[in-house]
Amino acid sequence: MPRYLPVDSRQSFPELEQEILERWRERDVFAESVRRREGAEPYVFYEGPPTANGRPGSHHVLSRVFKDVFPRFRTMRGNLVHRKAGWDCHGLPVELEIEKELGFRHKGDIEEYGIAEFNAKCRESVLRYIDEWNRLTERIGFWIDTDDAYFTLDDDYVESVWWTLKQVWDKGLLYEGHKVGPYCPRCGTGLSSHEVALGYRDVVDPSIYVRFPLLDADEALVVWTTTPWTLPGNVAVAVAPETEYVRARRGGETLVVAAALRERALGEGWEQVGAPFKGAELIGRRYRGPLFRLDDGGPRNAFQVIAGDFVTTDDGTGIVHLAPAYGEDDFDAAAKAGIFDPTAAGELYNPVRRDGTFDGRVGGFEDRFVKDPDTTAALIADLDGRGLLLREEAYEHSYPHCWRCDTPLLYYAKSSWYVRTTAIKDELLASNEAVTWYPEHIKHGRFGNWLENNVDWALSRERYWGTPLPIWRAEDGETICVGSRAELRELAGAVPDDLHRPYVDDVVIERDGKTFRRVPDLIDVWWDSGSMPFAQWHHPFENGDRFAESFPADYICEALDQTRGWFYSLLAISTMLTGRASFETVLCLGLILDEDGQKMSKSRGNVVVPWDVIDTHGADAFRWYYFTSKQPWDGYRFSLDTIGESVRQFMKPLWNTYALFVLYANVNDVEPVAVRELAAGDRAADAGTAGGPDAAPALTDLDRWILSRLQATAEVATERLNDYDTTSAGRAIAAFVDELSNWYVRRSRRRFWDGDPAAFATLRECLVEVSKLLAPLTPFVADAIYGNLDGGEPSVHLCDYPEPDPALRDPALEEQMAVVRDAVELGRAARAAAKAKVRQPLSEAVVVAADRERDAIGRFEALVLDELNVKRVRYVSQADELGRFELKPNYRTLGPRFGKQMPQVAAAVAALDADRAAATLRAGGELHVAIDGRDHALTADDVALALQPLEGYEVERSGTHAVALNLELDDELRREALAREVVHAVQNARKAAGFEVQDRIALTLAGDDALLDAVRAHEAYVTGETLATSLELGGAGGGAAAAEIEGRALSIGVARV
RNA sequence: GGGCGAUUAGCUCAGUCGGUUAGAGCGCGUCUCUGAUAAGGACGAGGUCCCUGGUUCGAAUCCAGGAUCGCCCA
Repeated sequence: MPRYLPVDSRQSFPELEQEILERWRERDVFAESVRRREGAEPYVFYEGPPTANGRPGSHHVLSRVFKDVFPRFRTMRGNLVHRKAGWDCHGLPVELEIEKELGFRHKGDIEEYGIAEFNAKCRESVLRYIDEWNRLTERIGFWIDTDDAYFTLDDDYVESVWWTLKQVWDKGLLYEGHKVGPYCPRCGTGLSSHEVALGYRDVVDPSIYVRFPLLDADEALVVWTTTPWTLPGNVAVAVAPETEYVRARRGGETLVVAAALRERALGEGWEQVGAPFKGAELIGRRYRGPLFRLDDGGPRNAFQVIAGDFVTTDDGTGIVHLAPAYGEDDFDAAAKAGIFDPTAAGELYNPVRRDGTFDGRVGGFEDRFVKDPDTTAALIADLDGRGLLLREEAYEHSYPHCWRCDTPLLYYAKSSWYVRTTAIKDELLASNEAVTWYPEHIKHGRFGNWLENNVDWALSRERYWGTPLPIWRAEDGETICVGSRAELRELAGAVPDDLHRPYVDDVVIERDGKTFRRVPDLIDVWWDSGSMPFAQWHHPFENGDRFAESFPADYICEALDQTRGWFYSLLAISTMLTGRASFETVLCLGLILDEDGQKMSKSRGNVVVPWDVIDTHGADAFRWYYFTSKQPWDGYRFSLDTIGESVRQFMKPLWNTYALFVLYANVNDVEPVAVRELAAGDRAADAGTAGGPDAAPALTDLDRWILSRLQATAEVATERLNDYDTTSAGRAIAAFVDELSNWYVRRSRRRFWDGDPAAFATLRECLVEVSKLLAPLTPFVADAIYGNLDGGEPSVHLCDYPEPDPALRDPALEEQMAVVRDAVELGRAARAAAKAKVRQPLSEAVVVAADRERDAIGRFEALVLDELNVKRVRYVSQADELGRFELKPNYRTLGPRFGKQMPQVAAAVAALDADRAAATLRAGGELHVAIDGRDHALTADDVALALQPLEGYEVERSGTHAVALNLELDDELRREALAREVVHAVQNARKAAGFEVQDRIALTLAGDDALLDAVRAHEAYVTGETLATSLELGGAGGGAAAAEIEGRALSIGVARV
């Protein structure tokens, strides 16, 4: 039985992940990881509930893996992290989906169909894809408790939401207002500003300049609008009182516009007449209205010029058409000017129905949808026919559309319920101050600005499927807000089994001889999800302790588009209820784009389906890509191929390193030894208290080096993950894996062949610790490696995150190894430049190095000799024979010291004798330069020595050191090279014969005499390298492989023994 | 129109406190190593650090203006 489960170096990661998932299920690892932290300091995560009535996409994978990684990390760091799942079940999208299925076109269809039946269908549909969501959640390793999820449609949840509203009501922050707001005529409901934010699109609308003829003179005001449909609702125009206006004449016509806009608004050919005058002079003048044929004669008391502080000369004409039913400014200004009474019913002139069509008053336009392009064109033609149209242009601007049904929104006056968030603006800002944002700029940028410009939260929705607004109203207008089922029972005597419409609509409250009926509106779904800190626990009706220990959240994470959505609703609600934010740290993720930087969308057909990624590359690769490819808030551009790179670049080398360990540990049957025992043994040996023939195998400097690097990596990873930075943490781990694979293992291969216990202990330690470091990031591969190499716990996810061990840390050694690697690279570069193959041994490498560097190379001389395949290293401190030094000032140290004198310092340094200066510095002396008559001392840190190679030498240099190779060959070196070539050829033959790496062979060689001579001279080497137990020269028989080495023929016979 | 962010090699991204020779990976070309590797290594080609000004001894980095892109708001 092998000690470790054999590892396939071509392992399919998706298959591996399935095995690991199975293991997690069997061993109940997620639950166990939480259970083991019972009683520990909680780390609180809130799940922002997704809606399960659509399939999950790659962007959901993004947020879900970032929601996963930090709770995993904190669990390994010792925290108790409960992870309660949640589902957003209400809202317009759900209704729209059902409307589409039933083929409905208008809201009215729903009432005809029956609200109960309609809502029943909504209820069925909201969890339509929950199985796929749960499957994906598990498959990507997102550990969240889906068995204990909250659902916003549950009556308990609804009751808590009612409670939150009642708190707001009690504070006097809930009110009914008659306001102009964004309104979707198709859905028949208003939208909150954060919903509006979701639907801006660039569109081309007509932009028209219209004459408003004045009654008291033969001149006309010019008004600009991009919404011709609002003109029938015109009641007044506004001007800026302090702005200058002018009259302009062309032909027999006189027009009035703002002076600054005359040319832009009117174009060529208009001559100014008379002096400019203030807008105030226009106020009170009357113009001829209405602009269209209105069967009721149009609004009364209308068609005059009033003042508007919102009027600017940025665009248009400086004269603004006012339709109070369709514009907030219009509404306020006209009301203030006394044109209508906003509190009196029926005073507001509004000839547009709630479904967005003109009513019978607008002659010739009845029943036409106001934003229909044909209607617009007809309206313009109508104006033109009556001589009112001055100019028409196309105007491209960003216009809001309904975020679900894509209907252009109207700004439309109606009554709805608001939360007076403007009254608590300062509290909102203070709450935000206490939140840590990633990226930081959101805090005072996008989100902070949004809070600064806060408007009251439009809360009510005239819809069917959602949390009912718990407000009952009597005929005389008195209202009651209900905050619980108990309260409702007390007031109404009964509570329906289902708190949704239509059942709750039937609940009638009789009090003080009055009958109260429920205001039929729903509340904004964002209020639902923003109430989750309370409602997920049915607070305050039960679970008091669960709520207490999980408020506020330490961490939440959603995409950037939630700044106005969930981030705001969470902050606003909890600030109103508790005076503080319900989350302390928030990570905002960017958008996902396709390879070409286009937004992924079904209509474009460029969506990367998460299952494709997972089936092709695996969940770890997907996660790794998201975590490390860039800062997550910058957004991602990706495709299947992009994620494949994660596998090739990181997962494969890691896996190969692991596979190598297992292969040779099994071949040599190496017993696992804790590396710390060896390190302790070393230290005892250094102190002279241990030793002797039974002493534990000693760690080499190379072992100590990689162990030190491991500690450094653990330190960085912990520090970066503490700071919610997977990018740097992951890159640090990747850099370590690269050092492990491409330096430590490569340099230690022979020790693995030979079964050196110290090497195995070191590599095993590195792999096991790396698996722990990686566990939160790539939980599958991490557990696979841990399980096979250690398995002390049922899963790596039950381990503690590695603590760096200062006893294993040796920064000086790390520095020395950096020098050594640098020197080796220089040597290799020199070889490449000389076209001297690595298999050709050379007699000597000449190294130019300062003392510190020479010590480093000396410590690892055997390594350097082997890596460069040279017989010896010779050091020269003078560069004379390889090149000459050049002296450069170190601006970083000298700049702050000399400031403006820097150019003089640079010149003075350049003028020094470089070789002598180099010698002086090496001897510990100082250099002196005179600047402006004063003497200044420069130390070794103040200048950089650069080596300029002389021509004709094969020298590679880097900063102060350089490596040159002696390329002279003698017969012995040539023979050795041939022996190496033979070994190389035999290895290929072994491989071709399909032998296992540990198979012993009988080797037969025949062919060119020079080759056989070389083999004879290096027989032990050749047989050792090729695991040959016997060697026969000259008699190669049938079945032998033929090879050619430097033009010489060799026939190779290999046979397993 | 306003706010926020971005712009560095063909592509994807680093670039610390402003420091003079701007890096990595992928891709491309040449070579090479292999007793783990469809891997690895070396070398090379490839840069107007978006533009223009300014501050500074010194700017990819700081400031101002502009351009383009994205998101948000109006």
